[in-house]
Amino acid sequence: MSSINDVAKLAGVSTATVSRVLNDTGQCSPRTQQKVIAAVKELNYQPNILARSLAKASSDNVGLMVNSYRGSFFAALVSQLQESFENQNKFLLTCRASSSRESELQAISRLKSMSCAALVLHSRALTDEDLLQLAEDKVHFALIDRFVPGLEDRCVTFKHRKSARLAVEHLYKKGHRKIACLSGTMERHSARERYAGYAEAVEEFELEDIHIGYGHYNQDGGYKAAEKLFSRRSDVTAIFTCSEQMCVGAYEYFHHAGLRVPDDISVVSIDSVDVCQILSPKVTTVTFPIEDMAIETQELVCRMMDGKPAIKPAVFTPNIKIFHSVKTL
Amino acid sequence: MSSINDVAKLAGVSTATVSRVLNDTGQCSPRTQQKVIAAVKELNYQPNILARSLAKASSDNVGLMVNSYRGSFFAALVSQLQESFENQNKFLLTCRASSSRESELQAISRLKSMSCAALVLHSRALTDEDLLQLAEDKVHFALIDRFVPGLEDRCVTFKHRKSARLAVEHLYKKGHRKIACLSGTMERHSARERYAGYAEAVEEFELEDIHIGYGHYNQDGGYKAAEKLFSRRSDVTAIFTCSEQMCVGAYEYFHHAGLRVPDDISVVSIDSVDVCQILSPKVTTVTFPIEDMAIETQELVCRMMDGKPAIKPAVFTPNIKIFHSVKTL
DNA sequence: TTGTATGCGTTATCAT
DNA sequence: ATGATAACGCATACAA
Repeated sequence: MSSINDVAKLAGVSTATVSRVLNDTGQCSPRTQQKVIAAVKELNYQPNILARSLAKASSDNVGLMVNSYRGSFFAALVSQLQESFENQNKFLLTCRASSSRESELQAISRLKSMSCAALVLHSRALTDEDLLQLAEDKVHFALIDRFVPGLEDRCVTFKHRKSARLAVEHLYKKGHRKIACLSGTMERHSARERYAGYAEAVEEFELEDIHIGYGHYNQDGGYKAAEKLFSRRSDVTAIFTCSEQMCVGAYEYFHHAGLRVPDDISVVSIDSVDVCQILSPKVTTVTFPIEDMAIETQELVCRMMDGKPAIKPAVFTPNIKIFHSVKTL
Repeated sequence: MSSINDVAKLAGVSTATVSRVLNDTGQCSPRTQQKVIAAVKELNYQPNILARSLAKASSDNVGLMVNSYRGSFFAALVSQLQESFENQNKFLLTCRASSSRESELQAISRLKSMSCAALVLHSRALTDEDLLQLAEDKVHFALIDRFVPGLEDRCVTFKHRKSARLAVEHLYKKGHRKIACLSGTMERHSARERYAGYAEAVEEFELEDIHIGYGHYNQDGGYKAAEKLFSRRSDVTAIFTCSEQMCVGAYEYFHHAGLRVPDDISVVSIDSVDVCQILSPKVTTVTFPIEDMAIETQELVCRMMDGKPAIKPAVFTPNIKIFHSVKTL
C-alpha cells in the first residue's frame, strides 16, 4: 500500500499539497493538481482511513448495534442504512449484541472505541436510564423503534397502535365482526401498542374482544395461539396476527386443521412484506416503510454529527398491502 | 474520551508503561500495574483502536464483502462470522457490493483502506483473474462458495453436485420415478453443479431427464417453471427445486392449481432451512451447514493472518432434513 | 523495571 | 500557491 509520501514524491510536491488536492481544501494551481492526480492514479493510492480519522480527531464511521440479523426487517434495515450512509461518505460498522444489557453495553463500548462519530441503536435491553446517560455523555446516537421520554429528538419510531387499528379496520370494512387478535407476551412496548390498537378498534366498531396471547411472537406461538382459539370457538371469521412469524404459525395450523384461507378464515398480519408473500395465499399485511425509516435515521444522525439543531424525526405510519387472505362477507 | 496520556499522568508513569501494562508486553512491577489499572478504571479509559492499528501497522479488522443481506443464507453467514471473529478479538467490517465487478472492486478498496488485515469475499462478479491478482498482491482473503483454480487453499466451498444428487436419491428411494428438476439459468457454477448432480442421479437410477429452466432461481421463476412443467405433462410425481425461492414459487403454483403436497406432488428443495419451515407442509430440504462453514472460514483467515501455512479448507457436505413434502409411493 | 524518543499516515497551522 | 512541521493516540526500540 502506497502512502501519501509516495504520492508526494512521485508528483514532486509536498504531502500537504497532496492532502489539499485530495480533500479540495485550499487553493492550488491546476498544474500541480494534475500532477497529483496522475501520481495517485499511477500508484493506485488509497488514503488510509485510520490515519485520516486520527488526524481529524473524528471519523466517518457510524456504528450500528442490533440484536439479530435474522428476519427481513433487519435485512432491509441494515441494507438501507449501509447504502444511505455510504452515500454520505460514512461507513457503517455493525455490531451484534445478544439481547442482554451487558452485551449491549459492550457492543456500544466496542463501537465507541472504533471512533464511531455516531451510533444507531436498535436496543432491547438497555434501560431508559442507560440511554439518558449515554446522551448525557454527549454521544451522538439515534434509537430505532424505541421511545424514551426526554430523548424524543433521537427516536425513530413506528405507529404500532395505528398499524393494528388499520388491520382490524380493514377486516371490519370487509364485513367481519368476529375478529380475533393473536399476540405474544406484552413485555415490549410495540406489543402493548399493537394490542392497544386492536382494543381501540374493537371498541370503536363495537366488536367482541377476542384476544389470544401465547409465547413470543414466533412461529410456534402463532400455531399454538391459533389452535387455542379454534379449540374454544368456531364463530370467528377473521384473525389479526401481531407478527409475521405468528402469521406463519397460524397458516401452519390452518393447513393442519384443514381450514382454508380465506374461505374458512380471513387473515391480516403485521410486519414486513417478505414472509407474507411466501405463503399461499399471499397475506394482506400492514407494513412499515423500513427503507424510508432508514433514510430518515441516516439524516437524523448526520444532522447530529454536523452539530445542527435536532429535529424531531417523523413517526412512521403503516401501509396496508392487500393480497388474497381476506374474504368479503 | 481520555487518552493514554491522561492515564499515564494520573498513574504517575509514562505512556510506555501504560501501554505495556495494557498489552501485557514486557515486565513491570505489581505496584505500577495496580496504579495503571486504577487510573484506567477511574478515567474509564478505552484505547483508541484507530491509533493502535496505525501504530502497529496492522489492525484486528477483517472485512467481509457480500452482494446482498437478504435471505437466511446471509443472515446465518454474517451472524456466525461476526461471532467467530469476535471470539478471536477481531472485528468484522461488512461492506455490500451490488453484483457488478466495479462495485465489488470498490468494496474491496474500501475495506482495504480501513486497514483490514484480511478479507472474506462472497464474490459473484469478480473474474478469476481479479482474484488471482489480489492473491498476487499479498492480500489475505478467503472465498466463500467459489472455486478458483490456483487458489484452492482459500476456497470454502459446498458440494453442490452432491446436494442435488442427495435430493433425487431421496425421492428415488421413496419410490418416485418421474422426477423433474426445476432450475434457473446456468450462469453460476453452483447452478451448473446442481443440475449436474440431478443428471448424475438420473443416469444412475435410469430415470427420464425432465429439466425445466426458467428465470433466475427466484419465486417467480419457480412458479413459471412449475406451470410450464404441468402444462406439458401430468405423469410427474415429484419435483426437485434448485433453490428455496423456486420452491416457494412452486408451492404458490400448486396452491393455485389445486395440487396438494405431497398427495398430488412430492417436493424436495435445496438451500437453507428457514423458508422451507415456513411453508405448509414443511419442505424436505437439502441444506448446508452454514455455521460450520463460517467457523471454518474464520479459522482459515486467522491462520493466514498469523502467517501459518495454508491448509486446504474442508468442502462442506449437505445434509437432508426430512419433513412432510414427500409421499412414499 | 521504567522512561525517552520515534514512527505509523494523515490533516492542519503556520510560514513563505 | 506551496512547503515545513506539529499534532492525533498509540506501540516499540532503545536507553537508562
